[in-house]
Amino acid sequence: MIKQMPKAYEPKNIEDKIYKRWEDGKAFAASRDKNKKPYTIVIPPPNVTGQLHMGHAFDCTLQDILIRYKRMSGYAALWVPGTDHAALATEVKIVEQLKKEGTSKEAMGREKFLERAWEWKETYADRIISQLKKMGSSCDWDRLRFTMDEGCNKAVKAFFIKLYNKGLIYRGERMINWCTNCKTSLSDAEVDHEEMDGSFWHIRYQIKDSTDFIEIATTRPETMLGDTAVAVNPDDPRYTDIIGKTVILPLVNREIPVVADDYVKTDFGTGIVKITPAHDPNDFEVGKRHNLPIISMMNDDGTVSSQFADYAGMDRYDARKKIVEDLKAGGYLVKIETHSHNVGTCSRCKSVVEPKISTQWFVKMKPLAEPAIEAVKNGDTKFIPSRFDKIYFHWLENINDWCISRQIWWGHRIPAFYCDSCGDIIVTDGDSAVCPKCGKPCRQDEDTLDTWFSSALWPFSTLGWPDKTPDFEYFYPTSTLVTGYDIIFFWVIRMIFSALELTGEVPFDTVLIHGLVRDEQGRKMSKSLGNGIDPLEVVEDYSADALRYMLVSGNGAGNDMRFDEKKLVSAAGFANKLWNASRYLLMNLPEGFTPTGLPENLTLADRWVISKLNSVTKDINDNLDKFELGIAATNICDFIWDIYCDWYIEVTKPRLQSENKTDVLNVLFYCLENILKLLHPFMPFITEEIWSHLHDGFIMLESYPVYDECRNFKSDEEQFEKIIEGVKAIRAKRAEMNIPPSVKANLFIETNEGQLFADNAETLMKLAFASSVNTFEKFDDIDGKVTAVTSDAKIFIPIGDLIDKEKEIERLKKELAKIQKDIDFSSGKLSNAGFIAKAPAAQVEAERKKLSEAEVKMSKINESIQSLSSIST
RNA sequence: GGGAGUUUAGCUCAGCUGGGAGAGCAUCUGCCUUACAAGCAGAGGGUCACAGGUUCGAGCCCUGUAACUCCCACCA
Repeated sequence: MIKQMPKAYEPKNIEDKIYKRWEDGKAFAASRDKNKKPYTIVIPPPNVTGQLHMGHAFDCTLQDILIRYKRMSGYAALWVPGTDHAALATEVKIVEQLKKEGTSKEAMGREKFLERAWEWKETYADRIISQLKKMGSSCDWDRLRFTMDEGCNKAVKAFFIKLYNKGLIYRGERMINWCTNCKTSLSDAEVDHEEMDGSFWHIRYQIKDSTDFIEIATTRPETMLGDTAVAVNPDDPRYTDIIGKTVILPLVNREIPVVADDYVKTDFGTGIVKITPAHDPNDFEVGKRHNLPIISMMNDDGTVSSQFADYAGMDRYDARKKIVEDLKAGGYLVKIETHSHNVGTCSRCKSVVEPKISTQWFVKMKPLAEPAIEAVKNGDTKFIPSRFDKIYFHWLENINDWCISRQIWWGHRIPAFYCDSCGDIIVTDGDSAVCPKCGKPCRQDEDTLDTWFSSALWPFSTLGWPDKTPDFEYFYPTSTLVTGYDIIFFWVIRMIFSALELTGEVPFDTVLIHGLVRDEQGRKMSKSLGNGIDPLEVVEDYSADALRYMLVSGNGAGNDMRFDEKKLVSAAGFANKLWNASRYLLMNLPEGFTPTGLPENLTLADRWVISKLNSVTKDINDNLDKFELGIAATNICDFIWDIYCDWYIEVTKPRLQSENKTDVLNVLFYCLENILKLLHPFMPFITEEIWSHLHDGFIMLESYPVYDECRNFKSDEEQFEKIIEGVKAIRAKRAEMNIPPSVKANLFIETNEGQLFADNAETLMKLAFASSVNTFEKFDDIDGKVTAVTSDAKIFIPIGDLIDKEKEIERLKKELAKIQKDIDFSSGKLSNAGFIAKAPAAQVEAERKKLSEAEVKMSKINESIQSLSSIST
């Protein structure tokens, strides 16, 4: 039943109401329909560390556009929602909160801490979900998941056990990144490198049984406590004589050897390097090659270990100061240079990361990386845009083993148990284990897994894996993954290799990469800058539709975009335009109007708009299929605004005044229905709301329009465009002369298309402010008239005294010059033998047509100039 | 040290496989033409960073240069 629309659109009330209708109507539910093809997206699960930011809004807008498009296009479209426990990130937040409350996780104990963490999770997950809903996300909420829910836990254990049994997960003592603040190990990907201003301390070590000294340079003097050698390059002539000698480490008086190793660069520093195998990855390697002892000088919290009495318990930076002072006092400090260098920092708490030897769990990456590289090389998974291939390959080709154990509590506990009697390791999915050798109960590993260990499984753990559930069978592999380029390393790569290992298939065929949303000055939005813009506030101020439209329009895949308030204003303006255009049609519908589809008898303008709609429908589908969402959004906006509103509605106004207006109402109705459907994925709320005034049922479950050859009226399009050209020419003339629309004029049109112009006289009268339309094959009485020329017509407008003859001639001459340029260009091209010979025939033909049209136009203008000149004033 | 991206109208950015440079905002002019003044009509404004090259034809492809941005990397 058709219902009239209120004058103003109020998104604030309507959006929530619409969303509730969708939910109540189960409109987002995906069903496993054998007659449909599945289309699946799993959401990049937002961290439960806080609320959604503009980046999430961007991400979920793109996903929602795709899923709505596919759903309307007849796919069984499933969008799986969920959230991520974000192990360390969340734990850091909770620890901060506890600190404010004057307590700590240690004081609380593991169990209580985890209770607290779950409370936190509930709060933030709920908040995130309601934010996703505000954005209009059409997720299947019955399939809502969490990375630490029962199913994901099961998948994590299955993954761990499988890789362990294959020897791809191992426990070992290795050099890892250690955060002294979070007191946990970190993977390489969790370490940020920052350029920092530091110093280069030059220190003398005395050669044993000699008065000679050698000079080393270091950026971390405190680590000298753990030195077990110094190294020089074997080919460095300066130092060949000291290789094999012993030097005495100042302050600790340890005797350490001078070793020769290629690792040492001769042209950097002093050419002599202190070797601290326990605190530097390179030194660790050197140590291994030369069988050096490993002496750790630091505790887990970054304080100096107890064996160094003078510094024991001091923070590493305090110890640095004291050691430098002591070196100076002892005459060992040669000089201090300023030196800026890269320092690793914890991506969560920003404190400086220390390389450290530690026993941790690792995933052996090489065997997993190879198939993952292959899968992208052979096109099983495609990145859009494809330039991200390189980042992907580079990272996988240079990958180190992945440290997966974390010394934190919030996360999946490592499913490994130790027998304290015989030292056996038992890996099992059970909650406890008994040693198979000695029968004693075992102790579970205290550590938890890296958060990415569980998110790596997200595309299939959310569909039921490791069980072969019906959902897994039907919806897996998923179709498109939408994510920012900033998490390719963390996440996308890990999903691909773990999917290949566990399911034997790639987890998705396409990865649509988007950029960051920056602030209006182009800066990254961040907490510390305080320049973040809350998407919910934008929704409140403008509407979710406007925000979505702003985010998607005018942005190419993979590029960063700038948040722009002005773009929001115009997006909201577009919504308003659509609202009014729709309301206008409804206002004109007679009581009890029932749409009957396109009528038998179509006018030229009808066929023009139908054909235009048909071709824009094709463009939009094509662009959506190519993931050119921004271009598709522009396509539909341009059609609605320029074609439908500015031309077609205006053209039909006179017909709406007439008695027999059923046909035109049906055409307008048809266009509106299609417009709403085409726009729906981009602006779901307003289109659904308008639809509710036209029909029962949801537009979101209607079929997406597709191109139909039967609605392609190319020649009618061209005919009508001749009228448009005429209207534009007349308007331009009148505007130049400042003639208000209220002053109507008789038109005298000299043309070979007399019938066409006569038939469309109504349009000319309405849009070109004509009082009458008169057509002639030849028109001579041009005295006191201004001329508007198109490629098919010479239009004379009598404007009496308003027209200045000399000025008009000048104007025509200007126009002539323009056309002359066109003619020169075209004829130049056509007289180019190369062009004729090598350009496609259609191109040449088009050029010929252009030239002849321009020539006709020129002769018409010339005639006008002559006639005008001959008139005596 | 390696790699990537960007450079187009005053501003923010589109421009898909090479065929006469586009949008929004801003500016100027005129209009309250009975959906919308958050609107309509018209206008101005660009050696597409620079230099070469390929081509009948280059914003687009190739080479180089410059500026800005980002990512990766264990020079102590």
